[in-house]
Amino acid sequence: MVSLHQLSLALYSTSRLLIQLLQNTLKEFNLTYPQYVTMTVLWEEDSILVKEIGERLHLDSGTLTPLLKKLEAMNYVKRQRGENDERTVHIELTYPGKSLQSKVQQALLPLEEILNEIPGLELYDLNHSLQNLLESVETLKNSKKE
Amino acid sequence: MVSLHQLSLALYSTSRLLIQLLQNTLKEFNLTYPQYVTMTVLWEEDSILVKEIGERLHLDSGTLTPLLKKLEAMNYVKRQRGENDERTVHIELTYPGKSLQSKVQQALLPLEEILNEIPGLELYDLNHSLQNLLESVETLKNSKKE
DNA sequence: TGCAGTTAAATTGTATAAAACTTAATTTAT
DNA sequence: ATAAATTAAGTTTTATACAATTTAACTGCA
Repeated sequence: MVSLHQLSLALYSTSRLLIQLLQNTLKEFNLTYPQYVTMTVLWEEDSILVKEIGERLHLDSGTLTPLLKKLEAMNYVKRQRGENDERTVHIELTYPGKSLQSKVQQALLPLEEILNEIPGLELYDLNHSLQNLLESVETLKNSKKE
Repeated sequence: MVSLHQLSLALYSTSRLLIQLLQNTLKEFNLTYPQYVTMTVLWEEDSILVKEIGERLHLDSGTLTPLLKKLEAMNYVKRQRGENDERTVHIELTYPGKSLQSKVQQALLPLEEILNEIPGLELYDLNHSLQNLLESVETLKNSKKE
């Protein structure tokens, strides 16, 4: 029997510790974890709206706005208000922002390998379970809104 | 194949969303999630040190000190400096702090049930994998310290 | 058409949490 | 007995999360 409390604490702790581990590496580039994941979204698809980044990461604009301004200050992204729709802000990678990708990936490689060698850990299943739970929680949250 | 990036994002997102869901309920009691887990530790074992709470939750004193002061201000806990060892602070539940337990558990029950009914989600396995990953990450972190 | 109400997107302000650093007390080794 | 190392908690600074606000765009209806 697994309680909500046990599960949430396991998620919370594991998430935080893994992120701390990643941040050890990321700090070479002056990136926090949320900043890094934001960059990964842009590396996958450049020039998207704040809202779209938020959807993919489940972060709201109140978190993203200051984060993106920070990335802009570091000259990794450019923020540009939409021409047709003045409410929106398009985020584009700068050249330094683009070339950061391979450097960061390179730096994370050792960790990547260690992770894959954890005995008895079925990463694929774990990832799958997390996605399943994530979707369920999302659905729950949305249903409560109405 | 699961990348470090995928896994960490799944953990980060799921953790955050589940906690948001919990906080919907917890806010009735004016508790944030970290405050709530701290209380759960005390409900399991009353009168322990800040350091011990930190070990169980993987939180450091920088997070716990202000949090515990908040709980003290709400009259849920009492903080008392150790007599033998002046460096330590013992945390004890107050009567309101103790009686909060059943109320909070009651309020979380509906969520608890919903969670257990998510189809295809093997909570037991998920929890087990998370514990395994958590331990590995912990070991890794400690090995890097030296 | 045009305007009132509604929805959408981002921002700002405030509170909370986390990381890095500091201070103080205790322990250990010599 | 004392200096060095360790341990515990607290402080400071930065980042993130959340709520409330602002501005823009859309919708429907007179």
